[in-house]
Amino acid sequence: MSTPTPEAPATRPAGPVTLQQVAERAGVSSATASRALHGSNGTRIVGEELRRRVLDAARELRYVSNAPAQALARSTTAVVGVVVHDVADPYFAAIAAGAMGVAREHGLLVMLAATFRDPELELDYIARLRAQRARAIVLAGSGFADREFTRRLAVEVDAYRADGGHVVSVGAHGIAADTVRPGNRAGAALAVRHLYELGHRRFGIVSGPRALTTVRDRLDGARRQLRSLGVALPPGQIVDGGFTREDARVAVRELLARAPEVTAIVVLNDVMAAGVLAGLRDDLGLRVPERISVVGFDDLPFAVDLHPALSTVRLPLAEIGAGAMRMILAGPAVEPRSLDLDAELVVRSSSAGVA
Amino acid sequence: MSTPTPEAPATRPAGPVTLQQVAERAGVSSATASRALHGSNGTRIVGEELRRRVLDAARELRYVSNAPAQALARSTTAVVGVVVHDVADPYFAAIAAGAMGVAREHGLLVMLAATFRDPELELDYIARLRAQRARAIVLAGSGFADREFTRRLAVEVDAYRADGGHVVSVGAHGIAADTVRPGNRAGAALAVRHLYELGHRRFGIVSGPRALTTVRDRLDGARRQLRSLGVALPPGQIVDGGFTREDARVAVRELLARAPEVTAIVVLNDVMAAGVLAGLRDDLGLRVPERISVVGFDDLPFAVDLHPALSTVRLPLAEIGAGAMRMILAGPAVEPRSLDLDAELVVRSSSAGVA
DNA sequence: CTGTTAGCGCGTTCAT
DNA sequence: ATGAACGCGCTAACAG
Repeated sequence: MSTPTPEAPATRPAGPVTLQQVAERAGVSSATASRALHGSNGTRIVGEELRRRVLDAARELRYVSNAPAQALARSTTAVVGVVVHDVADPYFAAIAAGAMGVAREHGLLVMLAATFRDPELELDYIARLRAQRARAIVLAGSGFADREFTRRLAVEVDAYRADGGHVVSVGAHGIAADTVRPGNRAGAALAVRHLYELGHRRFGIVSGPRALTTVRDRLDGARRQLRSLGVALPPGQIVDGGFTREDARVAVRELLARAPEVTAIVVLNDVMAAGVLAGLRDDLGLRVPERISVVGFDDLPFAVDLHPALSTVRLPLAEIGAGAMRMILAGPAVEPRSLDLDAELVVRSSSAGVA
Repeated sequence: MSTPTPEAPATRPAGPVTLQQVAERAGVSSATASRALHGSNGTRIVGEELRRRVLDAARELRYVSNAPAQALARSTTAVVGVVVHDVADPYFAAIAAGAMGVAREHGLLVMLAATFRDPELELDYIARLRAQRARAIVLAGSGFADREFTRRLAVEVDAYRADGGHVVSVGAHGIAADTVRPGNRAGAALAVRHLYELGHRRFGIVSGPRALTTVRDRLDGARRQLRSLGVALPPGQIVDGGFTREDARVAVRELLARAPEVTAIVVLNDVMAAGVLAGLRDDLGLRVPERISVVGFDDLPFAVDLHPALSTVRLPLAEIGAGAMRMILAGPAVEPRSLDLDAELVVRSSSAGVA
């Protein structure tokens, strides 16, 4: 016999409904209700009849379990922390999106923390994520090449690990941990070689804050390649673009003022490359690629729409985030693992043979 | 007398340190330890001496409180949920960043959920955030103009509210709630008027999925303005750009095929505008703005770097996110409040007088 | 298969 | 000012 009139809407008690209330409504013990709703491993099977009653009661009461209470009882949660510098930066947005996609597939909730490049904040967030009993933390922001900071980071991370947490870092952070390694060095080398093969011999580099390991790696990759190619790179031809479009726009003027003979510029990320292109075109009136070639880094979505379309080094950003999340799911290993994600050169219109 | 040898590193017990262990080490009761560490309102004062001992013990043990346990005891948390369609989309990234900035200032942690435009997922995330006892939820994704969905959303939101949750929506979601209202209608009208004043009379619109309320609002704003200006807009001159660069690129070809006389195109967001510009330039060989003018929407960071620089309608994205978060902090009100954030026209090089 | 009984770690009365 | 005791909601033994 079907139920013509749906069960009384069950005037919900004020405040959150508890398992206990669901159990009462179903006429069973809270233990049974718990088993029916979450069917834990060992003691799972609940009689067909009771199970149905519990499920019905839960639905009628619009019950959702109290996650904090579950966390306390099970001493584990379904949340993972993802720490980035800034979500508004498309580089981090892409990584975060990749991580969140995988997290969703596995029922994990993500707490996203933005440090705005403040090391203190990074430390603070790790502690808070630890307090939240986040199952794992993805350190997606660039590492800082600062001895003292690295030491403190290690302390914080160790404490988190001692509590059973799992940390995965994107790029080197100076700590032993599972790591997703973007091909920063090799990528920069790719950019240099590309320009070299086009005939360029006078290079300039628009860099970012040297304190960031990402910057150091890219810079290092470019330098090594240049050296092995026998091309000189005077210190004056490396300028700091501050990792922002505006600073880079100014920086490129400085670069050209110091070394007007430069015909090729490697910019350490696409955001700065946009500024460099603007500076070259609108401030300096130098044509790209006729007078000067430019190669960026990251291949952010807008790179293809820059003017001219930006030749750049592509990094599988979403895959980096997804890979980090998968390492989390794989559980911690005895030996720190690492996943290398290679960079790839994307040639568009901002690079061409030297005149 | 300073302590030459730092206190014994206090071999930490395995697993997370508890308040109890801190208390023992300090030789006090857990109640005192709790008070010393969190100094709750009423019963706050703890003797100077004991307070110091507790703080020291906590530091030595690297204690951090168990947030889930605190949540259970206090029945409140410091986490807020933010639901967006996709973090990788710069529009949402900007809103999320704005919200996160304010959250940080107030010690709130944010759980970010991406629905990838799947209504079911949105419902699901609300339930999970409710289970997490998130203090508030910001519905930042666009609403869906679907009766049945809206009903289910209301049910979910009501349940969350019944549990004491606070929801703030960005744009209309068909539910009564505190709302941050971006000037979508007025913004679209601004774009139209701008083009009209430049002499354009034959308009085309590259729209997005009509199911999204954001799209509907913008479209509606443009249409109304056109009508009040006495300009006709045949249905065929509105094409769906799918909210992506690629789809929009194809869509603009379709538009021009159907209505070659069009001289002005309003694109409902900047991502699509990038595709439109590419399509016009590379596929159709039509010069912008000489042959045809284009105005976008949102003023995403890359708009200025498009070719030509995109005239667009600026929305204070970060402010939208920040505003939503502030409404949360202000606590729930009896009457739903709303915050209007106006759009502003930004004229650059993609729009000009009709030939 | 189901109910009873203990905690999980913390905040909070209520005494002292 | 401090401690003892209880409860938050749920899971996990342990019986039966």
